Amino acid sequence: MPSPKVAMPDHGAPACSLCLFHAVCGVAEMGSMPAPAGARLHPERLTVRIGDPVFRQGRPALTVYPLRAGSAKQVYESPLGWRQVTGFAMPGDVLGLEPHEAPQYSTAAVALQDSVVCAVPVESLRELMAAPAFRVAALEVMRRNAERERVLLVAVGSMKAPQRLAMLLLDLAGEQARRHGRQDGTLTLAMPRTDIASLLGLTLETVSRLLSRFASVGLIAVRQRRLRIIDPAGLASIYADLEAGAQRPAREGDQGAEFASGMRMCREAAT
Amino acid sequence: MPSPKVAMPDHGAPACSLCLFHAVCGVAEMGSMPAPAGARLHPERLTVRIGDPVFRQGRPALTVYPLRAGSAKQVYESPLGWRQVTGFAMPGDVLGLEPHEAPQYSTAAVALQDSVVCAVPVESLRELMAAPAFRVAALEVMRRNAERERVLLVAVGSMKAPQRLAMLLLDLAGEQARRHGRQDGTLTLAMPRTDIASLLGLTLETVSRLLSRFASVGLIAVRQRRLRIIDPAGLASIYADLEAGAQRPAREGDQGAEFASGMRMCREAAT
DNA sequence: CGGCCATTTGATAGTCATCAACTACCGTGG
DNA sequence: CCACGGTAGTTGATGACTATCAAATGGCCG
Repeated sequence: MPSPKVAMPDHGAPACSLCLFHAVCGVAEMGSMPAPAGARLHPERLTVRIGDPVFRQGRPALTVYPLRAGSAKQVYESPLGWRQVTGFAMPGDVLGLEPHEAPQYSTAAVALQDSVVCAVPVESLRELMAAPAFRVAALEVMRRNAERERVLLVAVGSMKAPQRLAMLLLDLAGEQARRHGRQDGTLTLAMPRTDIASLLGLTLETVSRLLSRFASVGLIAVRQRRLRIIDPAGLASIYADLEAGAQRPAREGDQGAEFASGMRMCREAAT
Repeated sequence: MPSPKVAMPDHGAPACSLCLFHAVCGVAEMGSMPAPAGARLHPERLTVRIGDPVFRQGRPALTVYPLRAGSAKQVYESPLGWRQVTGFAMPGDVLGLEPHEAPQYSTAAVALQDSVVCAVPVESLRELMAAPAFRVAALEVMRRNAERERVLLVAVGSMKAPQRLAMLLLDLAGEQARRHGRQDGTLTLAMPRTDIASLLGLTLETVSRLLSRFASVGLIAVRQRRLRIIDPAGLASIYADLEAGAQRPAREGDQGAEFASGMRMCREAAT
């Protein structure tokens, strides 16, 4: 143990209860109740320090890593050397879960703070996949991941900066709520502005400015990494605002005109 | 047959030889040689007319459709109604091949011209997947698709317009070459400018202007849908140009500085 | 031949990247 | 405990890039 001081993640969270492997894990929520009957999994736990990779892109994908505590980002590096954050992971998410039995990790996963992951060998995973119930759940997770990535593509490809950011905030808040039950809109941005910017295809300055702007119109309150959503509906209207946001590319489900204020509101506050 | 006049795709191409199912298909390349021993597939062939969907997003994914002739685009519509083209398919590609055994098509596939597809039921597919050789090939295709989408995300998220377009052109030319063997850089853009724009997260005007610009510097020759790449290296340098292109987001494999001319060249020609 | 759509081209403005200080925060070491 | 240095974040000024608006042109089908 060479590390003198490891700031542990503040989320003293019930990560395991949302874990894909929860039902079959013998380690989960130790103390709360005895290992459920039929538990077959006793994954090793690993501590990853801030900035360290859980795994690197291109390395043999031999293990999947449910995130137990902390948070991580997924980073993709294109053949030409472009890097981009493709997603953030929170406790309960599974890192390294590659679709199509990919032999290599398609992205890297980097800890955004000191974090704890479990290490599940792919062989174990494969065995588990034999069980229909688990299989369905696992596939559902992968499908959601794919969907997420596609939504991101559309966002980056055809929405304006404020919309993209609003989208992210709402998403993060949703995830946080799903995990902690807190409905007060409080959330901690574990990632630096740079990473948010990368994910959204913006610059950190733009992200910073937008956060300030959102705050100045009373949509949110921010102080560094601490953020509280004050007006979720307002954010949603910015996110959804069809008229104002488009970068033109086709879109036609012209429902959703019920909103429409947020964007303007926010744009005008830019004095 | 209600259709009076169906312009058949000009590509009188050897589509089948590149098809994923080629080895196990009894219909492939009929005439050239007798169906190979062990062929188990006799897929129905369907004709799809320009603008018609091969399948729609969200519908039960019961069939995969190898594209036999013609071309198609994949269109994703986000929950909020944003549409974006996520890829183009050429003969030999397989439409509707969903990863993770998705129960529904995650995108729509729309014919860009009158096209012919084969219809392979997923059950057949599942059976075939039992054979290791086929399985590997199929997974490889899916993996390539995923990779493609990720590259697109990075492109849209952090490259400038000229780079994105150069990328697309090189990609299309590569595909065309792989199929037809033509190395002369000639290619037919089956898709309208709008679709290119959507894919790349741009507007059709920008695409049009860029094509003109590329042409004016002698990189390509365009006339409507007919395009010829004159200077592949030049395009590649625009695509790869790290210094000029970045939208800043982190990137550090600073190799590739060998190029660097193309971007400037093209920028200056913009008088 | 006329109408319609795709594409090109031009003019203009908006958004957002870029450059440049400046400030706040955090861990370190005195 | 407090000064220090470095990183993360904010804010401002400026301009590049590209969306947007507006015609004009060209091609294709009926």
